[in-house]
Amino acid sequence: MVVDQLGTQLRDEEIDRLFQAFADTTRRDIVRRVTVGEYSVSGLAALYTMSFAAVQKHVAVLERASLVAKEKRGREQIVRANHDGLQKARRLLDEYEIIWRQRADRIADLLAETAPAGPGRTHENQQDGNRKVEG
Amino acid sequence: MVVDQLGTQLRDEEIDRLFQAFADTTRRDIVRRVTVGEYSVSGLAALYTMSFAAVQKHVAVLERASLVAKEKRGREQIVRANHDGLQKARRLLDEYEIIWRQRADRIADLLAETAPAGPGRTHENQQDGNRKVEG
DNA sequence: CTGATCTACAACCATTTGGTTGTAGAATAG
DNA sequence: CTATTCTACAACCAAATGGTTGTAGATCAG
Repeated sequence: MVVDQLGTQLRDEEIDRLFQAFADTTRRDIVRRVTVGEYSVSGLAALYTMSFAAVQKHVAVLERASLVAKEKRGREQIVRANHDGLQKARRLLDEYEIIWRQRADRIADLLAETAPAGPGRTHENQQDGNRKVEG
Repeated sequence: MVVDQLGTQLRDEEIDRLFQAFADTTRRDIVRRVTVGEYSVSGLAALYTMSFAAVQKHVAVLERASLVAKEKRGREQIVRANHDGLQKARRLLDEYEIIWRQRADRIADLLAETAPAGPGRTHENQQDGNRKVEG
């Protein structure tokens, strides 16, 4: 997205990882579990029909997305929720919501104008001349 | 996922698709674009370095996730934002936020108690005997 | 010490994803 | 009518995902 100069790059990948992590029912369930209670990796694995290694991988995905952190305790690894990731995702969706509302306001403004001879269509085509693209 | 009985099934897949759709920078950019302005598929494709077909696929992913809808106009296909999907995603993350806050409250309550001889650790292990999983 | 448990990680496999090119149909422009 | 534009879709490919089994190192129980 627009990678205008710098800085967005890493953040984009970070956001990709965040939403990717949420895009799996098992992982969402794990996040919910470890938010409420305390679970070791094997404690989590016992909850699902899949193998221990599979759950281990899911936890790893959540960890890379900063949604979860592991803490060693004896021979166990305790998985705990990391609220930062969740907040980031929420804030991002909130931004989209804000953009949406701004757009609604703009349209309301247009409709509220004294009908300046123009056609009814919103008429905001592309041809925006934005610098760059990249995703 | 555990698919306890019924009902959650479709919703889970729907949510999977939602977050999956957001887990790509180009797609997030498309959502932002079509929220603000009006774009045909080729109008969008012109913004990115990838091929037309690639952008077409991204739009299709967003469409399956109910984040976007296409409307035929002459030989063009106008892509417009569908706010419902965005709202669903937001509401879901809000639920997680609520769970998190409830947990924080619970812990605050525990700390506020008159120190009932228990150890300092929160001590909420699994062994919860929770009925099923999905909620 | 011995055995059981918890974890990490490698290797493998099937499917999905994100991209490409190419072909073909519909609508518009001249 | 012909040429161009916009779209749809198939076929293909490399890489990532989500799962498996197997092996091996740490830690705890007896």
